[in-house]
Amino acid sequence: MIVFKQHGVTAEELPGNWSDRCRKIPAGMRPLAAIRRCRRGRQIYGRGDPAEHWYRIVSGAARKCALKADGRRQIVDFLLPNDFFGFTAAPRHAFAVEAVADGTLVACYPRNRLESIAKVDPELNQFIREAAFEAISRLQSRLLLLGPMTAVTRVGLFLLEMAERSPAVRTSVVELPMSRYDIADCLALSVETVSRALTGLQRRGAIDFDGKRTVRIVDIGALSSDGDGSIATREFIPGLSEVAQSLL
Amino acid sequence: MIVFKQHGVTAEELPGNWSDRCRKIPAGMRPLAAIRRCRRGRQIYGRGDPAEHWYRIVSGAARKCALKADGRRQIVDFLLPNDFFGFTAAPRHAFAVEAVADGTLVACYPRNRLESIAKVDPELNQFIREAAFEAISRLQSRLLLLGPMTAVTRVGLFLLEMAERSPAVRTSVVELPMSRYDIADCLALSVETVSRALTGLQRRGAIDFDGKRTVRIVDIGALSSDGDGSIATREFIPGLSEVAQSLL
DNA sequence: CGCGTTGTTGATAGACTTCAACTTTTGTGG
DNA sequence: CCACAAAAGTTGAAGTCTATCAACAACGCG
Repeated sequence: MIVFKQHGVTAEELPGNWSDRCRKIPAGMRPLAAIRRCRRGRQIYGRGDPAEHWYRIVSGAARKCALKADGRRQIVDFLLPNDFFGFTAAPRHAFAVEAVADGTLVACYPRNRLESIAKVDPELNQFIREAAFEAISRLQSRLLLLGPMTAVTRVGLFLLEMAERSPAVRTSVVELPMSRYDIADCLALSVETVSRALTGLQRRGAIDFDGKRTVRIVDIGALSSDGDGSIATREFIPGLSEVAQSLL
Repeated sequence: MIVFKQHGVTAEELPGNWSDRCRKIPAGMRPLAAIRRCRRGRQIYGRGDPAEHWYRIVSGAARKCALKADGRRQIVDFLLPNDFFGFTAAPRHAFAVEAVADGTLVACYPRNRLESIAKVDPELNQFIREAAFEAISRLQSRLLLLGPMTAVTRVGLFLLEMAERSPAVRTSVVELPMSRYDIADCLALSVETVSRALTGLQRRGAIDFDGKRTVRIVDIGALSSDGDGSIATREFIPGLSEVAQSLL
C-alpha cells in the first residue's frame, strides 16, 4: 500500500470528483444521442463549423484547441469521459475539438432538438445549465494553472487535476491520455520544459512512472510545493476537492 | 478623424460587440433584482460564500479573483456592464468578486427564485443558458491571452479585448477602469512589465494616452503584431469580432 | 501641503525557450 | 517476426524574456 510521506494518507483515499460528474442523464435527451467513434487526432468539429450539436465524451479523451498563426497550438481544455462540450451562444464554434485517445467515443446531441425539449422539460434544463456551469469551473481552474508560477509547480498541479478528474479507482495512479506536446500546449510551456519538469518531480520523489504515460503520485506534498519547499497553492485551486485543498 | 495606418479604417468603425450583450432582460427576472452600490475595492462576494445569488454588473466594473498563499492575486475575469456572474453548480463560490470602479452598481438575483421561475419560463431559461455560454466564451478568450507570447503582445490583445467589450461609442478610445496592478494580475505579468509594455506600444505609435487610464488605439496593426512585425494572432482570438479578426 | 497610492524606469538575476543531438517507442510493410 | 522509418520523449548549452529589487515621479486625497 502506498502511503503519502507527508500526511499518512493512503493512495486509495486521494479524493476524486469523478463520481460527481456521473449524474444521471435526463431521459429526454438519451434517445437523441448519436455515438461517433474517433481515431487519434481525428477532428470532432473544427473552428468555424456551425454549432449544431452539443457533445459528451463517452470514453477516451479529446482536446479543445486554437491554432495560432505560427502553427503552434493552444489547448484550452481537455475533455474526459462525461464532460459536455460544444456549448456556445454563437452560431459557430470558436475552437476545434480533436480526439486525443484512439477510439474515443463521443455522443452527439442535436442542438435544436435539445433546445426544443428543454422548453418543456425543467429537468433537462437544469441538467444543461449545470453542465455549462461545470465547464465554467473547469475553465476557471485552468486559468489558475496559467498564472505566474514555475514550470515544475504548473506540471505538478496539472497532474493533480488529472488525478482528480480521472475515473480510476486508485486515483494515485494517473493515466495520461495525451502526449507531452499536448501537455505543453495546455500549460503554455515548451515540450522540453514539460519533460524536464516531470523528470525533476521524479528525482524529487514526488512521482514515479509505470511507463511514459502512467504516473504514480508518491508524495503529494512534494508534488504541489515549490522547489524550495514553500507551499505555493494553499487556498488557491478552487477546482480541487476539499480534501486535496487541505493537503496542499 | 483618426485613421488606422495599415488598413485605412476609421476609429469609429472599430467594431465592438457590446450591443450584442444588451439583449432584453426577461420580464420574469426584472422585479427580482436588488441593486447594490459598491465602493472601489468592496467585495461583492467572497471565496467560500454560499452561492445564493446570480449577479449582473449595471455600471462600473469588477474583478473575479483568487488569492494565492504568497499573497498575490490571480484575476480570472473582469466583469463589465451587462456581464452576468456568480454562476456555479457548487453550493459555494470558488472565487471572490470585488468592485474595481468606485460606485459600481450590481444587480443581485436570488438564485432559488430564479431557478423556480425558470422551471416554467422557457424565455428565462434560454436567457440564463446564453449568459452562461457567454461566460464560457469570455473565459476561453482569456485563456488564449495567457498562452505563450511576449508581454507586449499580451498587453496589446488585452487592450483590444477591452476595446471590444467597452460600451463606448468610439471604440478606439478605451477607458481602463482597473489599475496596472489589476492588469498585471490578470495577464500573469509583473506591474513593471505591464508598464514597460504600454510605454513600448506608445513609442511604437500603436497607442496614445489621454491620461494614465485612457488609451487611444492609433495603429491596430502595430498593436496586435509582434515586435518584429510578424503577426502573431491571425485566426487566433475567437472572442474578437469578425472585422477585428480580419484586421489582425 | 504631506503622505500614501499608483505608475514609470533602470540594472541584475533567474527561468524558460530555442536549437541541436540523441534515445526510446510506436507503427507499418515486407 | 523483423526491419525500418516516423513519432515521441529526453538531455545539454546558449540566448532571450521576464521577475525582482531599487529608486524615483506623478497623482489623489485628507
